[in-house]
This record gives sequence, C-alpha cells and structure tokens, in this order.
Amino acid sequence: MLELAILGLLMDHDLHGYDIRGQIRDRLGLFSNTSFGAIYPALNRLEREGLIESVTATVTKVSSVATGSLSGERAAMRARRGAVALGRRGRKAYRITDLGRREFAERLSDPATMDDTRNFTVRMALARFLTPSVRVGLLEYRRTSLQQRLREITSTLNDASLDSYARSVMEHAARGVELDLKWISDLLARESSSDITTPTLAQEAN
Amino acid sequence: MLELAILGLLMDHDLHGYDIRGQIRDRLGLFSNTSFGAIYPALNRLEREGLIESVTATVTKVSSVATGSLSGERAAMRARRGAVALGRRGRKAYRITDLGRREFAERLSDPATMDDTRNFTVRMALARFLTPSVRVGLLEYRRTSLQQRLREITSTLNDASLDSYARSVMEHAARGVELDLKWISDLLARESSSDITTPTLAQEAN
DNA sequence: GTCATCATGTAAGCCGTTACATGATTGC
DNA sequence: GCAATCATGTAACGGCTTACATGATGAC
Repeated sequence: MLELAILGLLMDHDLHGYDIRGQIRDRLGLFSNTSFGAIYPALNRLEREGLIESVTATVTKVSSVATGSLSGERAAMRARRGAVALGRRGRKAYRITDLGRREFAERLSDPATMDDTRNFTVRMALARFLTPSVRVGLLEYRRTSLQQRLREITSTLNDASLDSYARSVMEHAARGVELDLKWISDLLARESSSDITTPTLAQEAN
Repeated sequence: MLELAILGLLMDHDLHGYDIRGQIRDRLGLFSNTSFGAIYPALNRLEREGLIESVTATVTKVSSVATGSLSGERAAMRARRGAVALGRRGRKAYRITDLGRREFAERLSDPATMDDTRNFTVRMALARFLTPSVRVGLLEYRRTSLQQRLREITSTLNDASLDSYARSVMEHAARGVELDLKWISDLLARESSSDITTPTLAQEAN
C-alpha cells in the first residue's frame, strides 16, 4: 500500500521522502502520518527494483521561493549553497521510471485486499489513473462488501444483547457504512453521467 | 488491542478462542475478522501472565442446546461425548482471573494510542467498565484530535489542487470525521444528562 | 460415510512503528 | 549563534495475516 501510494504521488511530480509523508496524508486521505522508518526503506526498495530513480538536481521547492522579500544576490547564494548540500547529505528527490509507471498501473488495478478501507481510499484518491471500467469495477466490488457488512451489523443490532455503549458503537458503525455506501453511489452516478458525454448510439436513435 | 478486546469479552462470559473471533466482530464493532493466528497465541500469552485461566468443563453453548427436537437420551450421550472430547483436543474455554480484571481496568483507562480509530472503537464498546470521569476524559481527548484532523482536511481542501477523485476522497474523509464528532457529542451529552440524576447542588441553588 | 463447520494450534513473513543517530537550512 | 524545522537513514521490535497442519462434531 505504501509503495502504491508513493508511485501514485510520483506520477505527478518528483518528490523527496520528507515531502511524500505530508502528501500521503494530505492528498491520499489517510488519518495518521506514515513514519519515515517506513518511507525511506520503501524508496530504496523501489529504486532497487528500478521503479523509481533518484534525481539529485531538479527539486525546486515552490513554497520557499515564493517569499519574495530577499535580494537577488541572497537568492543566488542560497541556490548555490543548496546545490552543494545535495552532494553531501541533502535532499534526494525521486522520479518514477517508465517501468514504474507500468507497474503502478498494474498494482492500482489489482483488486486484491480491497476489503481494507485504507487500501480502497488510496485507490480512489488515485482513481484518475484507472480506466473507467476498472474504476466502476472497484466501486461495485466495494459496494458489495459494504452492503454485506451493513447486513451483518444490522442483524447483530437486532439479535445480540448489547449494553448501551456497545450498541452505540454498532449503531455508529452502521451509520459509517451507510455514509460510505452513499459516497460509492455518488461516485458511480458520476461515472455513468460522464458516459453521456460520448454518446455514439444515442444520436443514431433519434 | 487484541488482548484488551479478549479481556473485555471475558468480563461477561467464559469463551473459547473460536467464539472470541466472532464476538470481536459482532460486539466490538471491528470490520474484519481477526485471524486465529493472532487469537490463540494471545490467549496463551494471557494465560502465561495469569490474566486468564482455561476451564475445561463449563462451556455449554447456548445456541446448540436450544434445538429442542432431540430425546433426553441423545442429549445425555452428546454431553458425555462432549466431556470426553475436551480432554483430547476439543474446546478450551478461558475465564478471566481477578488479576486479569484488575489489569483490564488499567489497560482500558490508559489513554495511550487513542488516536487510532480501532483502539477508540474497542474502548467505547467496553466503556461501561469505565468510571464516568475516565469515560468523559477519553471522549474529550478523542474529540480534540478529531477536531484537529477536520481542520487539517478542511485546509487541504481549500489550499491543495486536487483532481476530482482525490478531492472526493478528502471531502468524504471530512464527512466521516464530522459523523464521528457528532457521535462523540451525543455520547458526551448522554454522560452529562445522567449526571443530573444526582443533583446535590442544583437544589441548594433554589 | 462424507462434507461443512467447529475448533486449536504453529511458522513464516509482511508491513508497519518507535527509538535512535546524524546532519543541513532557515528564522530570529 | 541558537532553536526549530527540514531531511535522511538504521535497528529493533510489534502485531497482525497467510499458509499450513490437525482433529472433532453434526447434518444429511
């Protein structure tokens, strides 16, 4: 999952490890920060497999340039210092390779471990890289498993004797699953409404 | 977390490992079944630590007795066979010890790792074993961390440039957190409304 | 008499975290 | 110049899953 997330983020920009952590949280919808102890080994693995490569020069961090209130001389010094630092121990940016792009496409479409909420969330955040039909397939698969889960929760609420706290937990779980299901419905509705923008047969019918 | 869940379930009844799996899902609100490869080692650990003990005789499974349509003779045979089987390899029920009860109370109140949704859910499902003040403390702590998370998501939605899928994921994440917060509010409201049943000062104020 | 389900257990491996160690850059 | 933040990495450990192995019980 981490590797998939990293590859997905690198599809857009080159990034270094430190930034990846933030983006996993901010763009992929995960609750807690992934630890560096997971990220750096993952990057090294991916590089060894040839799915990503390190590029030492290119990363110009947008946010730090935009300050604006420093002289041209100082900015130039900073740039020089930065370039030197990269050679020693500084930032190491990674870029996805062609092989990596292919591998990413495969892993993203792979329906394995889709029952897991985290996995599904990450895949949806990267769903623009999927073909419409695969996207719909993943959504429908998820919907089915959520519907089953909802049935299980409902029957537990009817059958089991639960104290007020345990009952509240299960009721809240049910509402959570219902919210998820509504989301899936919306996403599926959007998928089929965007089909209409390429109506080859609809016009012939008139 | 697993050990806490097991201890919590054993607070009510003796159970054997196979049943524990089902109850973790049905009574503690967790999405997926915990694997036996985790449960049995956990039971052995807890037994070694003296927090639970195995009782070979007592488990009469309610559901299988309730069938009703078998003669007394047959029921007796089944009971005899059952008792023998327990000695060989059969069911091994566990009972929580006094030490276990004390340990359970401590672990349940321990605020460590409360940011984790699973941990919080399990604790709330077992909240009736907490004192009101500890319960309120846990709820307020959780509320604070959810509020912060919501702020982070909101600012990401305002600042970051996200494609429609990534945006949808973040919006759904926000709705999920809002649902959680509403739940916490409800639970906290219930806590303070049950305070009113012991109003010592309110009457003096009149 | 055989198949599904109940029931217990072990071993290997995966995927992460926590703790530790180091160093560069920026703001004040 | 000093603290906060940015940035990279390793080692140990934790907690779970998967796969495997075994056997009992109940239903038909």
